[in-house]
Amino acid sequence: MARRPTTADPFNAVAEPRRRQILDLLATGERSVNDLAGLLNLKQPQVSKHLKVLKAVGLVNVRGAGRRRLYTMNGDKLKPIHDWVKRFERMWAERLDRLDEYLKELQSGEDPG
Amino acid sequence: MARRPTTADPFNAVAEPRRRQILDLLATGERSVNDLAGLLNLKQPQVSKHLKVLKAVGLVNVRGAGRRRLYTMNGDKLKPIHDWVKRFERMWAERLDRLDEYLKELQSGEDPG
DNA sequence: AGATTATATACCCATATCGGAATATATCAA
DNA sequence: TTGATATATTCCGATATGGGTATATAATCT
Repeated sequence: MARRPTTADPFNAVAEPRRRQILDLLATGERSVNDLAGLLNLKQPQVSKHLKVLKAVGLVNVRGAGRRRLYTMNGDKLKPIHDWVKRFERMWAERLDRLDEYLKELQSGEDPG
Repeated sequence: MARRPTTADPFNAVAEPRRRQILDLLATGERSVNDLAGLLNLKQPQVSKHLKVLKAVGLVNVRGAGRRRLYTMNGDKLKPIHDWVKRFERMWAERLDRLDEYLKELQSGEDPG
């Protein structure tokens, strides 16, 4: 067998950074394909293809508007990822009081609070 | 270019269901390779290979113990995933009061509370 | 040293990927 | 209809994957 297709589930679809960027933009509202291509400095065919993957796993919806197609985000499909990751939340929350972790936070410039 | 390697980042490493299962088990404590293989009905080489990927992205640590190698989980590396997904949390939380979403919850047998 | 156990690595193969480039489809305008 | 714009699809090529199987390495025991 080979690697699981990107269209298998949101986990695989979202593993591609470009697609996360697209979702980041769609989270703010409806966007057309060329709109996204311009904002992300991508070529139109690649954007169409990424959107096709996102559509396949239900992460986006489309609406025809004249000769354009406006995409919106469907965040619900991210919930399984959230649920899975959340179970490990304590693994980085509980250790904030440990000195080594604290120092790491300081070094990386993050807010330890 | 081809698809981003599984070792590129935790997003890609965790897109594989087997690796999520391995992390689920390691979250409960240290495990040896054969231990994991037995619990997941996988062959030893596949487990070693999955662990290699998880190690490459820092999601697990190893400790030699005699002729065995005990793996532990390092949850910190999941934080970027958590942070990214959490930004969309309102997209499924805010809509719980909408009728269609509510019905979906009921149909899927989930707790709408 | 030789035997046994635990784990890692190497090799093969079918499959999917992502970007690039070209082309097809669709919608509108004149 | 012809032309322009917006999007989707097709073909290509380099690359990595994950399972299977066999083999190599490592540590322990007698």
